Amino acid sequence: MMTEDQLDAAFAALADPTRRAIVARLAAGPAPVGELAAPFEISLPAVSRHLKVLETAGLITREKDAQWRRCHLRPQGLAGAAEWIDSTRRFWEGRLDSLARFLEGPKPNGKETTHAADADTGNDDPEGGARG
Amino acid sequence: MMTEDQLDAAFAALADPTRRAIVARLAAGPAPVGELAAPFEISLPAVSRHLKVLETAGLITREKDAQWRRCHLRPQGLAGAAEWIDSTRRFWEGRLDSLARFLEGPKPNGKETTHAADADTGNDDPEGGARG
DNA sequence: CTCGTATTTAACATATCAGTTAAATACGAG
DNA sequence: CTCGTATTTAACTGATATGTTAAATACGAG
Repeated sequence: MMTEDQLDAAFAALADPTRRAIVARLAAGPAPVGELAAPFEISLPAVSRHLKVLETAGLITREKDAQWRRCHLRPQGLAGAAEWIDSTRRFWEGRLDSLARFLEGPKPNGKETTHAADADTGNDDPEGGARG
Repeated sequence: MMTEDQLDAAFAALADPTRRAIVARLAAGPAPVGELAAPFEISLPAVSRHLKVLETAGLITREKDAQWRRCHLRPQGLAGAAEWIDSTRRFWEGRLDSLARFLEGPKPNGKETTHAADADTGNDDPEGGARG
């Protein structure tokens, strides 16, 4: 099980598009820092720091090979983040009583504020329950 | 499909433990702001801001009900983040197939192998990189 | 209108983040 | 040792995030 701090670090690491690109690239196989940095316009020290963040977050490992540092994806790190999301989604889907109520009496109102223009799971929670 | 910006926002939102706790709680059913804030020691305005971050990230919606704002989980938001991670993991696992192929029929290349005897997925990247 | 409750906005302090350039370190080659 | 390549650390800067308190807004009730 992942600690809260590890989740903080993993999600924060994935919140940056450069780091996600690095992770995605590493999913195709290990690579040294210079190769990872090539696609980006930022400086090498900046990439180096991103890698440190990813390593600290447990998303990659670095192996020393002469003057190169070969970076590897660490799938367990991704798994930890994925597991948090999935368990939350499972919890949500487990709310069957809400679904049942929805099927029995579809909501008669329609006042959402921002998003929700595209609800495909039809879970607008018509009655709202589960208090306390 | 989620845009890069949406992924940035979703992961950044999930990087905060207070926000994750709110999301987890909302997975059990909708709740007004005051109720969501109760478990935390931070001020109400701070919670309000967390909710705004979650809403902007597409992870929750807010429905107006008299002077209350009932918050709902928006599972599609979580799904977007989960999908990015899962597709990356799938990509990684797909890579293992090519490793298997490589091990079955190695090419007569005279290249030295660093430490191929290495554990787990011993990745020498037989197919070359996806450069450019 | 005025009051009380629920929630947001404003204004501000502080901490962390991502990027930069310059210098330092690590290592193989000569 | 000295040089060239690969990468990190140091020092600094501007942008962003989080929290606080005080004031503003929204709404139902009298």
